[in-house]
Amino acid sequence: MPRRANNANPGIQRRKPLQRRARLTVDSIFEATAQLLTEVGYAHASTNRIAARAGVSVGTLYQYFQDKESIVRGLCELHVATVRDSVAAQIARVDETTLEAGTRAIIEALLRAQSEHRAVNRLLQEQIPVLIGFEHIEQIHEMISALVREGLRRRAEEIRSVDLELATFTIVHAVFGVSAAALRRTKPPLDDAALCDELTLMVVRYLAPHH
Amino acid sequence: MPRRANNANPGIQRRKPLQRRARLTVDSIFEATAQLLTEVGYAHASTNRIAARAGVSVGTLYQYFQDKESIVRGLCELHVATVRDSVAAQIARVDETTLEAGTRAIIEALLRAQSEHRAVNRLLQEQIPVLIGFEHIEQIHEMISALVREGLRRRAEEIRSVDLELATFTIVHAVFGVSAAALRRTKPPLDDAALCDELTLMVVRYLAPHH
DNA sequence: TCATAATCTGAGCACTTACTCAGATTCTCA
DNA sequence: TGAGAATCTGAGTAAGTGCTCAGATTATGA
Repeated sequence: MPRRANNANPGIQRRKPLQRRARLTVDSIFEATAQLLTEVGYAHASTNRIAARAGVSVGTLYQYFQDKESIVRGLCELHVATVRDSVAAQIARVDETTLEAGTRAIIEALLRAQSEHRAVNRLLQEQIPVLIGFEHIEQIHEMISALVREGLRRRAEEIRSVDLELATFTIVHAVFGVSAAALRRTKPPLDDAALCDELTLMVVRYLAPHH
Repeated sequence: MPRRANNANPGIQRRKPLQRRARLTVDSIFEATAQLLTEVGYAHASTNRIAARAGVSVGTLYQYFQDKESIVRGLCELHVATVRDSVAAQIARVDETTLEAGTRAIIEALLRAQSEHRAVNRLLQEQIPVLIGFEHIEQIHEMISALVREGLRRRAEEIRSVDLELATFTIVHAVFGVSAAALRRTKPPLDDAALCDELTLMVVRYLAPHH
């Protein structure tokens, strides 16, 4: 993994794509990167190969990206943002009349966002941790946690008394854990609707007051 | 990432450590690998560096391992086995008098095994997916799933009627999701005992019969 | 004791990779 | 239309990597 002047001179700012031609180039680089990452993994996805697959020359690639890692980082950021926005948009359209409806809405939005971009999501679930750490994914966790925390606070009287932080953590990561596992499952696939029902039930019951 | 004769001749079987000296060598290689993976990541953990850190020569390293990847694979297998056995042993000692007791026992075992080897577990949670796929971790999932599935079947009359496969999946990955998230959490750490209580409550309520 | 097996050494090779740069091509807009 | 800006090209290079091999060192057991 040879580095050179680039490392010695890290401040150098790369070109921003202005014309449509350039934006297409950047898109195709991302596309090629995603493909190669799934096909051969990070180590074997060399910049030359990425450029070739994208149908551009290496030089072009390095006009838009500092180095190999920043290509992948860019891809991750792009996709995390997509999922984040998609979930946020879907949730915004729901009026949460009951606890169950609100819970279901969030879970549904999450599952849908996951399976809409199944391939890339799967890829990133594998690659993100090593390449750029968990921070980016945790953006999404954090966004949903805020939502859940607020919901719990607002409905404090409908539910059992809980440690807000602990309950939020448990709920969010239980749901994410199941949804992520569903994503990487290879065996007979699970029905998203059924999964949504189970998760909703689980959360609602978890929060139900003692009887 | 240059390969040579090794690739052309993949059948070559490496030496097995027989004397104590050799076993120590292998141990120190694993130890060095774990250290470097956390410090600099897979890409920058070169075999030369691993050997140097382990205090042995590269040649020695290649007497026990086919190639770089198999070092990491070895490390993973070793650790997955450790956790698996640790969980299995703890569970074996528990007699599950009630559903709740059984549930708590499994969750407790899992959380304990996680935090006993916090550093390595964290490391592997990051590195395993890319390096060797999820299969190894899923060994553990599968083991616990079998346990849970059997438990559900045996106690079918105490709980609501469920799709066995779906319920098992939901329970196992909800719990694993939370426990994995706890492992990588950097902010104020969560109390394992409290987490165990929450998860147990969640699972038990999820399974409770309708009322 | 000493032959044989196990283990270790590390300079060095073959190969790949990330990245650059000088110049060609295409676009923009006055 | 044409000058300057944006974009693209791709052979070339330094550096690092995985891995080998011929031989030195240490352990074993008869």
